Amino acid sequence: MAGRANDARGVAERLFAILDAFEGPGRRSLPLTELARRAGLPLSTTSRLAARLVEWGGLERTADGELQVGLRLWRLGTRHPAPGALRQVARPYLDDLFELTRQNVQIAVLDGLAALYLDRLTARDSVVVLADVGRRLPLHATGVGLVLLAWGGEELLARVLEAPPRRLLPATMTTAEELAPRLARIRREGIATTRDEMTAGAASVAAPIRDASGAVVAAISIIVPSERPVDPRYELAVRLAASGVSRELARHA
Amino acid sequence: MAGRANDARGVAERLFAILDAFEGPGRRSLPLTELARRAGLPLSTTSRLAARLVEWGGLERTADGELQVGLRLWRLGTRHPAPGALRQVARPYLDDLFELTRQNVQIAVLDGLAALYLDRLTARDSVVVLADVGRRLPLHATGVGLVLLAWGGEELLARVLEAPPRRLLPATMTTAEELAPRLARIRREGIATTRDEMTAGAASVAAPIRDASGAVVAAISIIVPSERPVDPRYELAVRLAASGVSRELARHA
DNA sequence: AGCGGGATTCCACTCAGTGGAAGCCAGGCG
DNA sequence: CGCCTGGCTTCCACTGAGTGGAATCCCGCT
Repeated sequence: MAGRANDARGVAERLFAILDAFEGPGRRSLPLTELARRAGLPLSTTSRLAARLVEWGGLERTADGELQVGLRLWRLGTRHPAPGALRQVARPYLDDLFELTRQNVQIAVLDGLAALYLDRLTARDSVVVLADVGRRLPLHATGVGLVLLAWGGEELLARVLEAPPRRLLPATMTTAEELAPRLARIRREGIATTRDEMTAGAASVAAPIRDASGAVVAAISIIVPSERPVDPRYELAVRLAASGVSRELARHA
Repeated sequence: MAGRANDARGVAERLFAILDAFEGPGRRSLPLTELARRAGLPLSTTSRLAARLVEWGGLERTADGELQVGLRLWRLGTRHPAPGALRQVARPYLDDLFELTRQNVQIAVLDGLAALYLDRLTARDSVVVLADVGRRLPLHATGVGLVLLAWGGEELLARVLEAPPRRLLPATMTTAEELAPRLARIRREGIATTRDEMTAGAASVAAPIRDASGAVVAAISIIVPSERPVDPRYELAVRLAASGVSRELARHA
């Protein structure tokens, strides 16, 4: 190619920057100018590359001319083995947990240095939380994140610590001194609880999901208001749901 | 770029060809050589571009070194508004339909000239069908496809006919003379039924899902063995489920 | 009819990308 | 234990695909 590339080197990286712009919070569709701004690319370049993406199907034009993620990307996403399989197996257990407690329940996997939410049942009259399907939240401040971190190995913890972890709320743990014993306890007890660490007013109870080999591959959690003490039965319920999914996974394999 | 490009013109198109290779049937992970073959690209080019995709997260390396779709693409896919929203709204109705009939139930939307399956509940002891989440099947040979085609407008039918539609089984309809009156009847009756048109031994009953404005945005169907006559109550059940989802969509909007 | 903001297209310049070949690595076999 | 064989990565000199500022187009709104 040519040109006076200032930051994004090649066409590939520019395409990735354009796609990444749609991962940002809020807006699912963007006008070209906003897209170029978010991707950090000149308008003409963005226009040309976006047109190619639209032709391929990776992006779509909405009725009002804005751009959004295309069905082709959704289709490609379904080809990843983990989310589909885990969702399918876990769904009945999440349903039961939801019916029983009428609180937010969710399942997440490790994605780099974050917890990626694969599925979620939203309680209308419970706390409003940040977790959402397809979203990532930090490992050190969420129930599912702490579970994944606890069984993620030394190296993962080291990488998280050098990120470094942000103190999102006063109760958020950010140091090795705080986290190491807590993770050891989570491994020992097989359950993690949080309170006002990611979202003010929210507490959570989370347990690990294991595959046939016993490796932790996901985590399941329930999020409840933190103003009252957490119903002691929730811990058992989450444990049971996680065990059920694990057993099902072992059977399928 | 440079070089002696034989078919795929630019970097963008080559990246798309690489990603498209993962949409093929069967294998979810591919070794590089197979990937290059499917994408129709030289090995060295495929190696370089795949490495960039891996670095970005669009592709991942499996434990045995093969390549598969990455979580980043799954995450991007969740940013498309339709599948997530429709799935969430439709899920309870699909569940009910499944509990009641113990047959395969599914929801699909129009994707180009095909029906794209968004969600699906699989009956273990019913017929084995081709429909699967993230997969596309022809409009003219499936229940959901015929529904989407019936309300897809003149132009869609014209484009389907000039594809042209393949006669997959003896009972598959492929001509305008056959399809036009059938689609008119589907519009009149609000329901489509098929028998041995896509998969031998499978019959289906499908109904349209409408949004707040009354436009058909999806279709719901049940697939049953075709050896026996279809239980007459299924038609009503599918209609009711579709109406339920439509009403829910109207409320949300 | 004229304005303003956003999207597309133009065009001469140039470097990112090319692909055959060489190099590398691991595993199987005699 | 050394030698293939097959799959993947890296090298390198060449070149046309891609660049981006500016001009143009296309709306909707006065």
